[in-house]
Amino acid sequence: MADDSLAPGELQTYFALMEAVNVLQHAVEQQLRAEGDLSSVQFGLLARLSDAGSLTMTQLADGVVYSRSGLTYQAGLLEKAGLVTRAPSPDDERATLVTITERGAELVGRVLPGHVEVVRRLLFAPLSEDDVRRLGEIMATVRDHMRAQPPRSAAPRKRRTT
Amino acid sequence: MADDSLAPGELQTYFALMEAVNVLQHAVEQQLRAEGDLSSVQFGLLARLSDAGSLTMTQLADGVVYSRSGLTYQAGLLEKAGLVTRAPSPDDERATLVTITERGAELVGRVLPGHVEVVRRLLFAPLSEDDVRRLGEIMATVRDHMRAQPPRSAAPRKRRTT
DNA sequence: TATTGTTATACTCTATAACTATA
DNA sequence: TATAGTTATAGAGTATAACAATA
Repeated sequence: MADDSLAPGELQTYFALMEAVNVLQHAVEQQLRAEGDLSSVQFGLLARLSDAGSLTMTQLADGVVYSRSGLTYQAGLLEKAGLVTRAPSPDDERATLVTITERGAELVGRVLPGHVEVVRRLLFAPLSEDDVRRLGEIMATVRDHMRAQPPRSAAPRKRRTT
Repeated sequence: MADDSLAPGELQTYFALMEAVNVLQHAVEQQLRAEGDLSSVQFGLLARLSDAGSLTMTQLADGVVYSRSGLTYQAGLLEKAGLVTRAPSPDDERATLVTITERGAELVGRVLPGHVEVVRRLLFAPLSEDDVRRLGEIMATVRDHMRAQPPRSAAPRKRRTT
């Protein structure tokens, strides 16, 4: 069919989604900058390291739509700030193992409550429990679908042309 | 109560939402750049002008979380590209009236189908009609709530301290 | 040869503050 | 005096391409 228009409901849904998320992202950015002097990208990296302890650059790049050099830049900033360390991986000398420091973990802990407060105030406050559940189901579906999509842009990683 | 943690469901919902939207935004950015040499911000401005014909800078700034200078910069780029014109408003000589050109409108028309295709393929493809409807309702609720919130960051516009 | 990551570089974008002009 | 917009400037972030080192 290759219908090239969205149904009216889809259009409204798309616009509402994008506007709401943009506002939320902006508010979050403000809060992270004010309370932790972090960008949301930096916070995202720290948060993932906070869970994992250590990750290689490649692992860290997964799930973030980044160029490798951009990630190197951000990791450099975090290292300079004493929030992470970088060292060659024992398993694979090519790989750089990024590890969160105590100070980094502490910063995440310090910034997280305010972050959560912003998200709750802006995103969840007007929603019922059922709304939240449903929204979660829907967005998980979308996210999984997107993960399964062949990324048309990002440099194909680990692509065996055989 | 000022509970400073999100319910587990809320956290998952938040992460799924942000990841999905980030991927979508990235894909949209690629498409717009490839097919129209536009950023999503520029496309957003053109799209709104496409509906309205003309808007003042202030009107154009509403709904976009921008500094005025950032908007001036973008409007300058669009004007340089021949997609909009700028002229003093007849109503209020202080105001700049931004008007989309024929070429601008044509560009929007040319880029829109691809834009829509990306959104449908990534966002709507895995959703049922009911999902879309519900998502639209939820996000409209959130958006309206956010609009009603006092913007803690953006310079208060038209603020009478009286 | 393929993969991991860094560096050099150029460019886009955004914000702040100072400024001009009109209401 | 307040509002609309622009300009100058500086800083953050991102991508591309060339490069070094390891597998």
